[in-house]
Amino acid sequence: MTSAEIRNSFLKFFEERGHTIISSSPVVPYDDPTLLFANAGMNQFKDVFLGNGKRSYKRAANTQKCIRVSGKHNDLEEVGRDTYHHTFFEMLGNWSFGDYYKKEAIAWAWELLTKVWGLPKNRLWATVYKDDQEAEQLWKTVTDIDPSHVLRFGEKDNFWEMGETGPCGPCSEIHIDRTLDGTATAEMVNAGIPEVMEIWNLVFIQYNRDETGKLTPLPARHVDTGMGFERVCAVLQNEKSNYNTDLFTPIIESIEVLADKKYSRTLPSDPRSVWTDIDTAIRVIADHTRMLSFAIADGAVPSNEGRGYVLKQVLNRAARFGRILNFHEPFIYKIVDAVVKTMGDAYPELVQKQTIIKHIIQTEEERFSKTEMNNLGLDYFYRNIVGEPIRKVLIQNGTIDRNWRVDDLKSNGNTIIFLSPTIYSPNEVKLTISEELKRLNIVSITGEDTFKLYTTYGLQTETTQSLAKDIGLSVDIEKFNELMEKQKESSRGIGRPNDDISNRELIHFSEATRKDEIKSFEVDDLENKSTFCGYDTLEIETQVLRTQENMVVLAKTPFFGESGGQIGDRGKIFIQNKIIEIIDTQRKGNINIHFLRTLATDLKEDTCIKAQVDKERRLSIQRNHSATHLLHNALRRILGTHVHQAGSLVAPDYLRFDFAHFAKLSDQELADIESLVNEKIKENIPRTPGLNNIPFEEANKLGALMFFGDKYGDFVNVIQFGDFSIEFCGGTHVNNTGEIGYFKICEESSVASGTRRIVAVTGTYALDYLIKQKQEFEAGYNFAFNQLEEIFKSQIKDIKELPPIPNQASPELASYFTQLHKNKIILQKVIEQDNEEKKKREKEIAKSRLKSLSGSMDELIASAVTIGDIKLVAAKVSAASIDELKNLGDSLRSKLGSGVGLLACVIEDKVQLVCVVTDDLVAAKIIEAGKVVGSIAKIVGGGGGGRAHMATAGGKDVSKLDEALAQTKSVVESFLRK
RNA sequence: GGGGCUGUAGCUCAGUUGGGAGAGCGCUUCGUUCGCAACGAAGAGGUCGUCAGUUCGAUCCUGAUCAGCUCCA
Repeated sequence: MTSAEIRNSFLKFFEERGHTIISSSPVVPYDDPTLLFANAGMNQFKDVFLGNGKRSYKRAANTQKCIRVSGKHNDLEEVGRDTYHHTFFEMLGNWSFGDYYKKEAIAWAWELLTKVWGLPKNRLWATVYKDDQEAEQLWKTVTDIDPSHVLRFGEKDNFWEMGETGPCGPCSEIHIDRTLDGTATAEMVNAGIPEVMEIWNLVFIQYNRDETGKLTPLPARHVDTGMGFERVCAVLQNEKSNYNTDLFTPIIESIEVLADKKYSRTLPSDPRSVWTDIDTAIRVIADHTRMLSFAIADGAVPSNEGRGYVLKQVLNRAARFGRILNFHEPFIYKIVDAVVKTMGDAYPELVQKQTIIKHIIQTEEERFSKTEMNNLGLDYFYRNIVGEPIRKVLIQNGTIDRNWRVDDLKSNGNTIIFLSPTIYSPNEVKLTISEELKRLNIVSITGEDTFKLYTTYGLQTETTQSLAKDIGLSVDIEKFNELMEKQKESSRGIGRPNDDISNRELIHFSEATRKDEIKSFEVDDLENKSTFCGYDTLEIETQVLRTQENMVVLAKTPFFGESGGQIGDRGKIFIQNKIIEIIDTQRKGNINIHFLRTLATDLKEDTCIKAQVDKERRLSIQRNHSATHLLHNALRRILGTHVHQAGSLVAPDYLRFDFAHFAKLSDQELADIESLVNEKIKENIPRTPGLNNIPFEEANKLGALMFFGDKYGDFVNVIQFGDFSIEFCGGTHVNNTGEIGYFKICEESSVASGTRRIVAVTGTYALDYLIKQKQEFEAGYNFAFNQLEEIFKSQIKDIKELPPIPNQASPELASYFTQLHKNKIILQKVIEQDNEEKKKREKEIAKSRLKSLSGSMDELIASAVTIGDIKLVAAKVSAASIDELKNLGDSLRSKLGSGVGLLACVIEDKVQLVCVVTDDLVAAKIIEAGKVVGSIAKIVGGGGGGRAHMATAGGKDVSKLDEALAQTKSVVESFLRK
């Protein structure tokens, strides 16, 4: 049987028994932040088991894409070293939601395995939970399994729990004996022996565990089963290794061709041969390419955080193993074709995303090569850990000076070479590392250093160990593990990502507190009593249902409660002759809670009131919300369908859209996106009516975009604009794209790596933005114009006048923005040229000034006083900058012959001083410039210092400058005496 | 979400009690030299990632921010 036949026969078997065949949920779960990747078939039914959700069917079966890279049973480092661990795998499963139970589950499992698939009965073993007599009995009665093959196990093996609390229950596993002659014994089951392995786990969910650990029976009992597809394929195709099934062979063949190496089908049990390394590498690459292809197809992108980071780790690992096969250029992306060919029929998203998958992988491989070449870790190892102690000794005994550095040691093994900076005169010192370290009494690499190498520079611990071994050092791995534990500890359990609070509009400020406040507002019993009517109407007469502090719930409300990124409505409540302001609306479940500016003292239960939404504000929000949908689709068309929403905020004054994308958007891309959105606005596309509250399946048929996987209920709202945009969305929208007026992107930035953010405005806010930009341009223009040289002024004369801005937002604004943008660039270029010109001139002036001032140095030297044999010059000069003063000091120093010079000037109402001492006096350690200048600076209320031959200082008190200069002689004398 | 590291000339990087912004390669000009990574001299090239603060003075200290690398969750 081929793998495709096995997959289909499983689904067909359960379909014939009343199961609905559902598709695999995305391997990247958008709606569950606690879950990195889908790791079991039941993930998408979690809400059903928890009692929060319902499905229209009671029996289901599917094959689920799963990714596991960490956890107690799975370690990334294991994958590829054995025959059955995978980062990506498929899980076959069948479910009962409060329908059939143990009897059917066991009977059908047995029937499928033995009758349909024809597995030998004597090689199958069943395990049950020790207290689950029901299951044990069923095995012995409804199947013809050898009764001695039914075994009891404890909690560890046969009791399944979702988490610390929640639904749980006993499970029953089916194991297969794959020993040569079928002689496995009971002791070999669940003993970690590869020949006797679990192939199917049937979980019977019947309890709920509360915080105290107590089990209470659930009202509805469920069945949840899972069967590792790759394993079953290996069993049915009679292969010892999952990698020898037709799921992997085409991929492995592709690697063989690219690498020009043969896969020898070694097994870990084989004696270690020369092929083992190559085979391991091939398995790793085959497995990882599958994982990357599926993860990227579902929208994940390699990055430094979360899911993206896992992708990066997996890709890096595959690339590292690629080096064993002599791949030194990106190669993984070439294997994607084989993965798509093998799996594309069952998972069409692979075919759809093939190009982008390859592109993303290739980009990331290139990045990997780049960092690998830089290899910070290796550098740090040789330069700092090994080289530095040796270098210090060499400097101390004068063998080399400070400028010498450790040569690139990456291929030099046990030799360390110190080089002077010049390549052309290769002065080098060559030493044997192990000997030098012995001399220095260094015997091991500390745990701290190993930790630093790993956590900061990403150098694998095995690499550190092997490098250390080469030069005769050990590694303190215990200390390292201890430090790693500490890091894990401190990273755990600290805060989940919280919503970031915008401060663009005052109202957002206390949003976080309001989200907190509604927690205390009891609304569970109001379900169905309070309804939202704000899609069609913005004003209504109704009654108060309940109040608490400044919160109110109404029987009917036109106010939209914040959800799906769209912020809550504001407006007014009219009660007799009073008007009460509503400053925000939040949602709790399906109930909209209104926040009043004041306490709700005037509002009693059942009071009749009139509720009125701030219409202008709501319309602005709607424009932005519809524009967000257009933007989303424009992004997908221009950048690719890997783009998906990663966060969204729809406010009246702007919209913010975060989405998954792997690179900074170019100016061209931004321009294309903007103009595509505006094109759609111009087309005046009406919103398709009648798509509120339609059955989920119907919406799905329309091909609506889903953001959050399967969070939706049975009835949903769909927002459709022609054939351009169809999305599930509960928000409020314009009736026609033309209402948006104009769409303008203001910012593009990154939120996390792999996630980009666009901030944009629409309608009158776009107009305001244009006006603001124009004003900024004019201000910049005027400011620059005054400073410009005449020749440049004439160059920008004709860009000052802009056409008058229209008073309504329409797609015609595009030309204004374009013109403004062009003019900005011209202005900037001219300013740059002008600056260049001025800089040149200033340099010339400075040069000539310095020349003339240097000339006057001769006069100063002539007027020098002497203290013993030492000449002293102390004078006020007119320097334009501190730099110039320093230069003057330099020239004085060189002309002075032998002596001390102190120059002072006043710059920006502050005293600046420079003191120079000629080399002979420095060498003889007679006097230090730093000390002199420090003492003088104190007189003028400042401080200073520097080197022995030149030092600078400053002071605030200009009036004391003359006094300070007069005292220079005595200051110098006082230092000489010491 | 929590850590660590990096950002200095076109490139690779150095730069500690806070006080002259540097090296090698590359580039320009002149000279020497026929071959190997030629040599010698002169020169151009820097908002020291950005912004604030401390200071008489910040590449250096403090805080924020942007970009990149890396580990953990």
